[in-house]
Amino acid sequence: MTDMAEPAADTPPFRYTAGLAGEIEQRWQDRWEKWGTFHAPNPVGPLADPDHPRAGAEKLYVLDMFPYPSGAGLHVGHPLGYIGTDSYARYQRMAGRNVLHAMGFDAFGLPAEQYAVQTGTHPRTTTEANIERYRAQLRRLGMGHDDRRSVATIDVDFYRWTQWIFLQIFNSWYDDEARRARPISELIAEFESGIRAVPGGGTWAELSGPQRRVIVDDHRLAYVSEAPVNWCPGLGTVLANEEVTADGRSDRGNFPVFKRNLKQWKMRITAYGDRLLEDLDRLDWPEPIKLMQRNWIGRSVGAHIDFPVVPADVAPVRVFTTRPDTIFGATYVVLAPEHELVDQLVASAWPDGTKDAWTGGHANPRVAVEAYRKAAAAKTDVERQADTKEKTGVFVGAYATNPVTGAPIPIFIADYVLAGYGTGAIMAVPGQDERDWAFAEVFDLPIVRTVQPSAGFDGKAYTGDGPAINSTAPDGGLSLDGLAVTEAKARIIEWLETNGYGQGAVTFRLRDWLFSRQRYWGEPFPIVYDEAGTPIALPESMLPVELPEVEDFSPRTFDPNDAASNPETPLSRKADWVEVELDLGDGPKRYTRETNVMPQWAGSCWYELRYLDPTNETRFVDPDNEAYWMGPRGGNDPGGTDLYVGGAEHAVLHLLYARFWHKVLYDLGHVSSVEPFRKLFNQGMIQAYAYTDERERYVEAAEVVERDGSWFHGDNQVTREYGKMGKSLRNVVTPDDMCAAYGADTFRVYEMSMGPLEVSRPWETRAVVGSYRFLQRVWRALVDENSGASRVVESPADEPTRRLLHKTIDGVRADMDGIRFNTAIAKLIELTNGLTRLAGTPREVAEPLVLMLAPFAPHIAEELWQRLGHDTSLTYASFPVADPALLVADTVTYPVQINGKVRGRIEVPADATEETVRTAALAAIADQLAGKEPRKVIVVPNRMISIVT
RNA sequence: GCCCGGGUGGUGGAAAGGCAGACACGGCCGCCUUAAAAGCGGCUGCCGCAAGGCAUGCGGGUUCGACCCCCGCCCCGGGCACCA
Repeated sequence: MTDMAEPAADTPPFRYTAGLAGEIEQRWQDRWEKWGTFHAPNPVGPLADPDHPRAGAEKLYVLDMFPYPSGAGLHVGHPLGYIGTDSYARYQRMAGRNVLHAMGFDAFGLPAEQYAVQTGTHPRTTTEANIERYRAQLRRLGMGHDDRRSVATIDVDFYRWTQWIFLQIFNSWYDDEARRARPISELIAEFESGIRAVPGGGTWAELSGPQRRVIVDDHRLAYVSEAPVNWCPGLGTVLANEEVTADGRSDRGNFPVFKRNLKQWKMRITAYGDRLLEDLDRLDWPEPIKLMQRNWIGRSVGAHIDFPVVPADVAPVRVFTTRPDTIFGATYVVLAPEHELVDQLVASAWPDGTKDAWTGGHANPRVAVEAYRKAAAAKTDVERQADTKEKTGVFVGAYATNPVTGAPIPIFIADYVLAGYGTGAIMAVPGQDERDWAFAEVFDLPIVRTVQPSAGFDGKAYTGDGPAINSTAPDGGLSLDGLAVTEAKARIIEWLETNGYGQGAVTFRLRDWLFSRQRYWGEPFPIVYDEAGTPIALPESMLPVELPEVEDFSPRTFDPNDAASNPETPLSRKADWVEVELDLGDGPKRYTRETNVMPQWAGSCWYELRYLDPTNETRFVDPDNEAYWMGPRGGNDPGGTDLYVGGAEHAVLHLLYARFWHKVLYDLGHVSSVEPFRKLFNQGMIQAYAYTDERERYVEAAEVVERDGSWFHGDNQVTREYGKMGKSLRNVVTPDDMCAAYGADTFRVYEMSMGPLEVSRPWETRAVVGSYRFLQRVWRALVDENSGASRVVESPADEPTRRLLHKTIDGVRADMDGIRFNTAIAKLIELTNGLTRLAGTPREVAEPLVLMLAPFAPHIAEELWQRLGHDTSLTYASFPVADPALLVADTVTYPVQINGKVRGRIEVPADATEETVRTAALAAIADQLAGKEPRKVIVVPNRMISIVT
């Protein structure tokens, strides 16, 4: 980087250079810190401050998605959103709001742990060092954060409340009638009093303690269950789905991953499916993100239908379908290979009528089912998905009865039916379902159309609407024929309910949330097990459960192909921690601690609440502080942060988990807001070019030059690719580089002026100089570069300059409110460019310009503000307001179009009548009409004149 | 395959249905300088000497007027993917 702005010896002594910028920036960052400039007053508690200039003002909570402090530090892409929120927050402070803007760290997580395993350095050491580095980098950028509110999820004072919230969730259940979570004690009270029927019948008093415990645990919102998870023996841990690659191996280490049933903690997020879906309508979020959440939740309306099976001692097969109207066309039933009824249903010999294709070539159904299950289990998820077109399955040798036709229909198992969705069983209707059609063709099963297809569906399933056909029961008691799909659905559900064959039902694609990890660097669970293995919640008084020190941070690893191995968590080896004697109210007893830790998402589920009251030792957040900063504003407003800015990569997981926790806290009365994030904004990504040489090695991107449309590294031509910034791609540019070369203000202005905040764009270092020149022009407009004297004059501005100023103020305000920072900066540049030809800059322009610049370039603005004679920070100075009288011009210039092309223009007084404008326009283009009479003349007031010939 | 979001100069991007290309980078010319850099000023969509013509992915349509609205394609980016 040889073109960095090194001031030459003959640079004017008072020019705004990177060196001067650095001095100014350091000075103001120190002052802001000393003065506590960005401290936002709370209504109550230690952060209350009645004397603050914004105490009692209208509040605004501006939030960033907090970062994971990685060892690599920040590159220029990371702060884009942070600069955006900081600019917005600074603007809103000047516009009179009490703005809360803070930054924390999502600091538990795998990279620090893996580094610890490799080097023996404690994850806390690494993580804290990284946090310090991030803090220094953010400070260097001039972030106006309230540093008293900075939290990290690894702080014991933070995670004790993460554990506390876990206990709230563990100790509650979802009341489907009330549609909200309630304390588990209320459930027990209802069972005791008989208000609520005890599952399985009988009375509560008749049940033993362990029996009661099973029923209660079945209701908890946090529960332990045996569930299929991604088990990676090579790493010794279970993995989240997103940590598994497309070919079924671990993202880190490339080890095989197996689906295993393991005892894990889960959270009953599915109970909130409906509310998570409905409340999206109350949020000011980008539609694509809402859509992704809707798809993820995947609500399907249909029916549960019970198909009696021929071995009458076996329970009926319950299926879920969205098309109960097509039941007359259900010619077979399919269960997921893992379905629990399969073992009971499977026959010992092939019954009469078994077609060859159904047996898979096996001698009897037991062998066939066994073989098919084995084959299905050996397939990775990806393999299962890869051959979605080739349908496989096997007949179990048993039949079900179609409840409406009374006909026996064969029961199959097939991997196109998923165990985890609906009931894990379907009624197959090949006439109206493409997958069932494909399966029916392979297995030679009957196809009955029950909806009249429109043209073009010969040889294909028809999934559209139309009148029902072939849908009359043999006894004539039920007929759907002629009904449209919607009516047919209603009619059949009524029939099913009347006759005891099923009922209307809603199913979600959303699954309960796997909440435990076999890792060290996470929040310990506040849970112990008694000698019976029952999980017991620790009382609040025993929080926090501190993460113990261990010698070995790594989970036990195994032969990568040893699918039968079992996880051994790092904490489980800490015997003197695991084994514990506690008095939980019934005398001292021995217990065993939970040795899993929480997933990295836990802390990010509620951190925005802790910013509100970071030092509170008695509550996770004081209700008055929460209500002030996040409470609903009436109407349909769900409350939450006023603005949440972050990347779209968190569209589903983080945002859904956080909404879920928040709703539980709301139900239990701990917060007044229904949603955590009222308005969401996805900033774009800063991407970069990377270059590879002929051997496909990356070369230093900064050294590549373009010649005649090709790129060269030295004399070698290289290939350009476009994507992320990364160390291995040798294309990283850091904010530190930019601050050294131009100063933080230039960097901030550049990032905000590159384009709309929500759009991804390529980084281009050589373009940064444009923002630098802009700030230099602003500086030069107010300060003489040679003498350092002020160039501000007290005489009034000339009329055009004054009008330009007020037009700028008006436009900039609108742009700031609309988060259109790029066009706001363009307007400020135009105003500045309009000042350069003046002999001196009038104060009436200089002051508003400096104030409008302050959100983007706060340091230079503070410095100039001080030079303008002010002795306090401009943080709480009023943002300029345009004079409406100066926004209307005296005259208007109209373009005159003939047949859609501009052929002339006229200038008329702003208050001219339409008739005057018309006459003037016709006069102006009379020669071009060549005497022809225009057919039509359209005058658009203040816009243009359109003439049609 | 399905569902979103996009395609505007050499580049990033501006344009309540109303003068397409604001602002910036780059490029060209000039000033300053012994010189270079920095800085400053001018020009810069394409074709054309010019008059003028052509231009917002492609093809239609609505409109006095379309980057913007409608229909059909093409391409790029993202999400989901046997969810019954």
